[in-house]
Amino acid sequence: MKRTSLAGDSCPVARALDVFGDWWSLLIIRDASLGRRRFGEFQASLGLAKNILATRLRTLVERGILKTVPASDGSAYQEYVLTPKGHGIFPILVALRQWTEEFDEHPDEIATIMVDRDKGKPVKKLALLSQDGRVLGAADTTLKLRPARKTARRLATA
Amino acid sequence: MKRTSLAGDSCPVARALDVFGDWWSLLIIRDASLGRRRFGEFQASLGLAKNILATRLRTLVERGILKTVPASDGSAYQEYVLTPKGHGIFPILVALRQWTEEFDEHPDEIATIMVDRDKGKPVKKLALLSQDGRVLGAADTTLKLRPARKTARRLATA
DNA sequence: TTGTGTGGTTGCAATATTAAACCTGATGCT
DNA sequence: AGCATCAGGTTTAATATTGCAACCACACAA
Repeated sequence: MKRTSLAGDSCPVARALDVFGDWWSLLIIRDASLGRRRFGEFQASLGLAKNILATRLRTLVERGILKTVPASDGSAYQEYVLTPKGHGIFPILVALRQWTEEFDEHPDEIATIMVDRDKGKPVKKLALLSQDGRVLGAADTTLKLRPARKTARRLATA
Repeated sequence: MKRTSLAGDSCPVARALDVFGDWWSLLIIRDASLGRRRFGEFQASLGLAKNILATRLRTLVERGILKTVPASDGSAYQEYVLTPKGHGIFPILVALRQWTEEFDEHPDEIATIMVDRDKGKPVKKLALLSQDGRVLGAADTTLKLRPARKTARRLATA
């Protein structure tokens, strides 16, 4: 009766959710992408129980989203920072943010807007483009079976 | 000791997760965006317990992501379809998919690729652009406090 | 060396998830 | 119409996860 795992699922959406799709992980990742690094920072910012935070940090490290590094202030403690795999989650955070900005019933309760660092102007909405540059909506896309990977010819003829 | 709610949070990421951030909701939304509409279709596709599916469908309807409509085949049953607010989740699904495509350890287990319906070619990666058209990464962005909403002048002078 | 802050672990109560049995109304068959 | 079956749930009971608080160990500061 364990929580059902999505790890073996063939759907890439499910596979992503299996890695960080629980109630707290994405918020930890959000905090990490805002520069928070220490256990106590996460705990104070998120207000979650310490045991939960401990297990979440552990599994995020196991799964290659975060890694531990020696503390930047020279103390003997450790800090948690995003790996490249973790930084890759950024577009997902942006998409979540933009959905709330567009559809939330109380947009006045949103505290922040995302701006580009250079000009300080709000960023544009994430755009899905076709290879020839058209903007695509959900209805303009389909799923195709992934073409089979090339098998090693070398073995076939050996 | 309830599961802590994120509904009142000022972070738009947290607010989105409060609406569909649990273990099953996004998968239900994914299925809905693939055209599944019936209780039985969702249950067969996701393999989750029927009581869980029932509660998830109920809260997704409450929250304006799905709505119930009379069955398309003329039977007396009802079907669940995405509202505009639900369709707006599409970019999040794309972002999750693309993260798996880029970072998953076993990309050969991914069954499908997203293509544009017209040409059948794979879509491009979601791009975050500044207002002057530069492609932005996480490091090129910051958060700014949302400017206060204009208050009604009418009342101030009345 | 005594105290305090950081980063956890442990134990317990409350809640959520799960599977399976059960129920109800709609549909189909004859 | 009468009966079986199916779709769409609800209920029940076992198990797992969450949340809180108490505890603990080590680092660091005085």
